[in-house]
Amino acid sequence: MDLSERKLKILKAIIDDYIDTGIPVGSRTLSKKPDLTYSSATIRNEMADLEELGFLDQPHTSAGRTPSDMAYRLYVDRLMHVDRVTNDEALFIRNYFNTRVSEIGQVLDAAARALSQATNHISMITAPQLNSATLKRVQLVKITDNRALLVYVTDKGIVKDTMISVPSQIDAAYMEKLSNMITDKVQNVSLKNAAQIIKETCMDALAEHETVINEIFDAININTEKKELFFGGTQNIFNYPEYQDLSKAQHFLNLLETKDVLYKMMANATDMEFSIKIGKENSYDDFKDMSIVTATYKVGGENIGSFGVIGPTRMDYGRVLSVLKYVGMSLNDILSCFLETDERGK
Amino acid sequence: MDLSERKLKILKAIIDDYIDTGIPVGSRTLSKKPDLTYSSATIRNEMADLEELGFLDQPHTSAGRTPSDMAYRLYVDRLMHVDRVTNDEALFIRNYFNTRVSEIGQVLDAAARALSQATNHISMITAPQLNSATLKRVQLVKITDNRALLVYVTDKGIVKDTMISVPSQIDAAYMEKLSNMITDKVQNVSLKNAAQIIKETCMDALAEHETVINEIFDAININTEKKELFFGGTQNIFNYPEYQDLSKAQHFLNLLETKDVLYKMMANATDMEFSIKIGKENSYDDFKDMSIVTATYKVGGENIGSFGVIGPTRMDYGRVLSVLKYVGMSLNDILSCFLETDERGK
DNA sequence: CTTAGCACTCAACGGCAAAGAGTGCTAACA
DNA sequence: TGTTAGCACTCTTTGCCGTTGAGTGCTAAG
Repeated sequence: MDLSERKLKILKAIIDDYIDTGIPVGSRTLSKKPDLTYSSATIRNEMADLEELGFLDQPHTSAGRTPSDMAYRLYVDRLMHVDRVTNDEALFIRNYFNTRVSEIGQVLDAAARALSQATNHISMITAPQLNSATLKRVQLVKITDNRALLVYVTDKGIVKDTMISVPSQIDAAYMEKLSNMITDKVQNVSLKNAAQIIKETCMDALAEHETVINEIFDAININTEKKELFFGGTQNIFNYPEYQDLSKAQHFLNLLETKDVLYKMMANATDMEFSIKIGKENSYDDFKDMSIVTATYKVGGENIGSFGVIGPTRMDYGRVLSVLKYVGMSLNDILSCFLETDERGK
Repeated sequence: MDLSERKLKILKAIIDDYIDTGIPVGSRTLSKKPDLTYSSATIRNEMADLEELGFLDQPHTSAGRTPSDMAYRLYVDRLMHVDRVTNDEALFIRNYFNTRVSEIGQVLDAAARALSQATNHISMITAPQLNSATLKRVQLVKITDNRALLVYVTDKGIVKDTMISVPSQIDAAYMEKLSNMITDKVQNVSLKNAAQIIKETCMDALAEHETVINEIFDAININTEKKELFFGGTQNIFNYPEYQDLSKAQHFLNLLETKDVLYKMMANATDMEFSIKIGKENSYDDFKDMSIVTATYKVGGENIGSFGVIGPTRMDYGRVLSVLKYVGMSLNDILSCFLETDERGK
């Protein structure tokens, strides 16, 4: 079922035009394009064929054609070309990352904003998944009589901290000792298991500090399980003519609020570098006329999170991919700095 | 210029109805209300008077009347009654705060969500303003060879931390010493001045660690100056029939994006417990048909930030105020826990 | 195989009349 | 003198209908 050269050319022209304008494209419009030298009648015949093959839809008899999900799939796989971002754009994106970064959350935030600004779509990004990360160090810092800051560092260079409460009789020196003991037990243990191990092995040795151990256990446990998904540029929904209908727009925003589904979709796509889900290819009905394009970011050579955009199937896939690539590069660069300083130290 | 009992009664009925439905209210509708026993003609006469006095507007001749800003002002000052939140609502709001709180940002986030959920408006909340807070302690924690966590605690019990980079030759012990030295210098100094003092006095004593001191200076400086304003429930914009017009809605959301103006308005209102700005009472033209209701929250008896909602002038002020009160209470309760543990320790 | 021509379809647009909600005014009434 | 019923008037909203125009499918000629 291979399409003729001409059919492909016409199909590409239709998709390009539709991505651009958002209005169904007719044969006359096409015949006027300089690189399509055929008459409108010829094009009409081809279009009829393409519709029969399932690549085009027709909203109603006297309207032009719109590309189907199948057409976009073909387009993404074979027709489009992903251009590199221009220098201006690269600069524009880099700018978002140029703030002082001390914390991974800030980096993700910047990435989300850069993405949505550069693509005019709604961007999404997941917090690093730490289950597979291993602990390098656990440190308790006495803050006040009853409170301490629990700091832990993973092999991916990611630092997390949480306040916990502690009995006032524990002094700074003892806390240092405690930190070292715990670090000893859980070094190089994955975060997923660390909480458990802390509870099991430390409980015996440090039975008198049950409450503190419990607090630490809770803190690490909660942080590991937290599934965070950030959005950027949700106002961009107003750019989609397909969401002129307010109730539809509202429904969609409510969908975003319940992040579970999207989180799953993002998490599922972590094995490959890029993932493009077009329209009904999304397993969830609610997104059957949206496309979701995602990529992964890594720290220390391992994928630990994903980011991407969600928008109408009529999406400039070429552009989105090129932006995604560039943002991914920038992201990896910056996150590797979190590690780099350690590597150097080794 | 005091209105008769009857005029007030009618005006209140009009406002109540308009807040409820959002459509201009006519004399017939009013005459049907059980507590208004007058005929529609009588009411019409009174309405004509009220319009002349400036309390009512008429979109066009054959439409009902809508309350003016003046009417809402009167309503807020004299007519409405602020009921306490119901038990159900109280529970609903409390629920938002029931998560494990280890960080002040999480509390603010919860407050914003509770507010917007309970009022159906867009909520805003400013991060604590730390300029007046004084430092209690500065602590450096070595994380890796080249990185350290800078932790500082204020008298308001607020803990902030930032990653900074440090030369690898500084070891943990020395860092402890450094922490104590800096704490000595800046204890009880306001955050605003602390950065400067660190730079000036520490530079002499610790000249060999210029880069570290600089990093600390930067970190504290940046955090103090950061003016953060969080929003919640921006989707609620779809609930406002007055924003049916997409371009208006978009314009409004863009206004929110540029947070400066709103931040100023919030900051200006920190002296009193509650502030209600109706329509043109807002000094900025862009908000001339919005109302902004704010309250302040405190830590240790001092106002350190404000929160509130923004919505169309047609807003259920009574409800909003009662919710604001309750959220404020909850907020103060929880934030005081941040201090409480210290107080007890004293 | 391509293309010019033609009849046909159907959403979009604009004008128009009817409907309905609300008003102001007047006159009657308590 | 204040209240109310009645009525003419205004003005938006709604639905209808014919026109327009973009686009199609089909046929026949090149």
